[in-house]
Amino acid sequence: MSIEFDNNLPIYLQIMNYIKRQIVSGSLTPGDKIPSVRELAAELQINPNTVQRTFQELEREGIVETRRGLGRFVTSEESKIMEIKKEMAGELLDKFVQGMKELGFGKDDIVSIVTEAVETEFKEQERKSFG
Amino acid sequence: MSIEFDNNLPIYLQIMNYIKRQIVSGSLTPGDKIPSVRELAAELQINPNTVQRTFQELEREGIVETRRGLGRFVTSEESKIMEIKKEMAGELLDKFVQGMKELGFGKDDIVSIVTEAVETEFKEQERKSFG
Amino acid sequence: MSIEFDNNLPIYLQIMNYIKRQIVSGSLTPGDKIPSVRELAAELQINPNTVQRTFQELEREGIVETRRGLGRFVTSEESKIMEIKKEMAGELLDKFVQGMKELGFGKDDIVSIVTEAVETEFKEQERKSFG
Amino acid sequence: MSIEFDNNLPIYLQIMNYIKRQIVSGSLTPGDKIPSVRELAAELQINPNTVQRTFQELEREGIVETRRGLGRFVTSEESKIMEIKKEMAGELLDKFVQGMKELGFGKDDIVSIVTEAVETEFKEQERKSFG
DNA sequence: GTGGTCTAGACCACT
DNA sequence: GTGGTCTAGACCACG
Repeated sequence: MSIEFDNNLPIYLQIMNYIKRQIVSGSLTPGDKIPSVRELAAELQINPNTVQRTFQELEREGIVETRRGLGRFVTSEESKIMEIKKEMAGELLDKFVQGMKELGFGKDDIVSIVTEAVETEFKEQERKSFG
Repeated sequence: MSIEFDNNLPIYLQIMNYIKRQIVSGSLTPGDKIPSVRELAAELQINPNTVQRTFQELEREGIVETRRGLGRFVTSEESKIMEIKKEMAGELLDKFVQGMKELGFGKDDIVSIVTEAVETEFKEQERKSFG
Repeated sequence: MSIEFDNNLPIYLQIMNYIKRQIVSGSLTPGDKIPSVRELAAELQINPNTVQRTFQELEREGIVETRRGLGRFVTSEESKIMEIKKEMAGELLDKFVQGMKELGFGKDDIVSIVTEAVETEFKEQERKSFG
Repeated sequence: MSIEFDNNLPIYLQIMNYIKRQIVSGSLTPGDKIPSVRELAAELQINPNTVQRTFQELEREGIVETRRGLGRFVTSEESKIMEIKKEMAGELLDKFVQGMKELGFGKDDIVSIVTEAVETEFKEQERKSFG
């Protein structure tokens, strides 16, 4: 696990997003233990308090659970995970479509732009996997 | 002109985006005069310093020009505007496609999701224009 | 015996309260044997150390007694039990009345609120016992 | 403003409750400015981070609002405040009635106990105000 | 001036 | 070992 931090966004949010993506995309599955505060802090070379905050927020969103003395675990409610996934996708979608509309792009423009973009995006991906 | 401010983003950035969108979408055309710092500050009920900063940034990006004693104007270079438009669209697109990929969505998922979204988004729009 | 654990309160305290309530309400009577550490730990699926701590505290409060080789038993001093009951009730009462006062409720408000609450609370109870 | 801290509860929670009580009971009214982080920290002789946390939580509950660069203010939504008041009262009530029931007290016991308690509690209050 | 974030390091309760 | 809280002090962006 390693993250390239972007200076414009708080670290704790970047880690949150990273973990949420891992859960939502299936890299972490329900019931999995996540690293302890101290472990992750050491690994990412950041302060334990920052990791602590990350985890607290994730817990507040109901995506991880604490078992006292044992550590933290990905929630076992699959439905919660699907909910988060939909929420995250919906946010991305909204921001994109709204934004493009405000820039003056029409219905068909948007679809064709995206179609082209995913084509090249996922082609690169394939090339990478053969590398 | 009125903006609902989102507390998570600096106000000056929100105004910048608002003005850039107006220019890019054609509501403000090259050579148009934009409001003075005092005017805009009064209208939006915010600190003149904040408006000042907005304009400084817009100037730095080459989108508005100051003519001493006359006020500030939208740049008359059409090419600059097209450049901004592409840049803004590219950012939106990247963030969206990257994000969806990270959530585990595939090429076809993304295209179909967008297709559906624009369909409903622009349908609502039409209904509104008839209101 | 099963307890839904609340993550905000130490488990050992929750078990303590559970047992104290059983004693005070008469489900466990003076002289009754209580489960062994191992038994209770297995039943509640928790760490034996935690149960051990529970019992130590109960002993410290004089509510249970250890008879070497025989196990642990509810104290046979009835007066002790009455004392505990009064103490627990007093705590509940104080916290409630103080709290309501601090929220700005008056004397009569509090009485009528409680009257209504017990009415519905015990009505539900009756319905349940007929189920 | 001064609070006697109880060592068993986190400081930030105690301050939260204190402020919530002030709002709910009308000592702080909608739109009022609350002290800045640094001010309150100095006044209560605690670390600014602890105050910061308090305010963040209050904000999350929607009971205070931040206006960037200006400070924090009690929410102007009266309904939100009523909601909080009901929630806090409901919690107190539930904990009390449930607790008393579990101790084996009946409907009428509870009502008469409360009646007596408020009588003495508010009599003391009166005596104090004449002091 | 305001709040937001982060580091460094400490102590505590719980399992 | 685990997480939860707190202090001390710093830097930054914002208005």
